[in-house]
Amino acid sequence: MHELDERSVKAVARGLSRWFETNARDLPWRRTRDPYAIWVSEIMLQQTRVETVENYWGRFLERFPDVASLAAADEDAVLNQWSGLGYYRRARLLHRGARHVHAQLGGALPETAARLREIPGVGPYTAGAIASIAFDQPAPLVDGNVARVHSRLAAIEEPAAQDAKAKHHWTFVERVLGHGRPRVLAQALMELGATVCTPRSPSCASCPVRRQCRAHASGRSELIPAAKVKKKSPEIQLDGLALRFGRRILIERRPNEGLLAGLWCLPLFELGAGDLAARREALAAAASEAIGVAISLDEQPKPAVKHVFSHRVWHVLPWSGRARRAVKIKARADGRSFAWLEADSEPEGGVPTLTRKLLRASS
DNA sequence: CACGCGTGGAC
DNA sequence: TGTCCAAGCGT
Repeated sequence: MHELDERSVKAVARGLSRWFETNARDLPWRRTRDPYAIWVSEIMLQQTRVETVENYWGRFLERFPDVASLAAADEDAVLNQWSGLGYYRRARLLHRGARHVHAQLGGALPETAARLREIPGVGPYTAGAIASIAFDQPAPLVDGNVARVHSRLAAIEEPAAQDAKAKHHWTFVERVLGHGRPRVLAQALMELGATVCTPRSPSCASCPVRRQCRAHASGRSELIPAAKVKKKSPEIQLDGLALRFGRRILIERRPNEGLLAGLWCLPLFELGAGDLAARREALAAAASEAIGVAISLDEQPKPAVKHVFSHRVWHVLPWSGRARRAVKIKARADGRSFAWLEADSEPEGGVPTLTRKLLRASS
């Protein structure tokens, strides 16, 4: 493997620019040049599909239209807007980032990748993305799309060298950005990866840079990048409790660390996988102890809810029960706490999809 | 540096 | 069905 020569890089840049003019998708965040709005889009787009982000970006900006409003917001309000989007740490870091920009930088995003990199939640990719897209700076950026596009163009076969962190991708992008408008070229590289140079079944016949592509020349486009070794997610059995008192239902704020950190869920218990009668008895005891109130449980749970995370699978049995009296709510040191949720109302903080599934299953 | 961290869509 | 993943970051 050796790098593309300067003539090829220039041809790639020209081909991408021309192609992007007529083939760019009309995405909402491409209609603004507000660096804050672009920043929000880049955080939302991390590991998340465009179609999903389209459902969140506009509402988020209506609720938090600028750095000042986001910086002034409660973290719970931010998590509430993020509910269902996943990878909730992004929301916390974005919030912290807004406070950083507001307090340290007078509310204006810096224009260089190095300074952007100092903002919480802004890593090497996002710094390059904001600098190039919002400020038209020749700052390189490499995401999964760009790494794949370059790996195919240069016929990079070594798996480690295909990774987005590999230095040669960044060098390549820097060279490309030198041959036109960084704002256009940066987006064009990613757009090509997202719509033409796709992981599976790339549309090489309609690729604007196929004449510069070594993988295409050797018929190896579908073999690059190499398949990753995935390891199996552990699966665990949990018991979830929909505890009601009158028209209210008890929700629990999860610990500050780990999966669904700080989000509102139904109380969950890991009691092993015994038979139903044993689990019912164990749950009644564990829940009474944890919540501090006597509980009467239904005889049977609802059908198990399966929830697949990025790296594990939960099977949750939704039990319904009634509290004999209203429990006193108090926060614990690890951030956990309980709250009574009125029927048909929403928690004020973050609500993961699992919570909605369990509420639906146990209603 | 390998891992933890959500979700829903495509095939 | 399961499998793979999508514009990464922080630790």
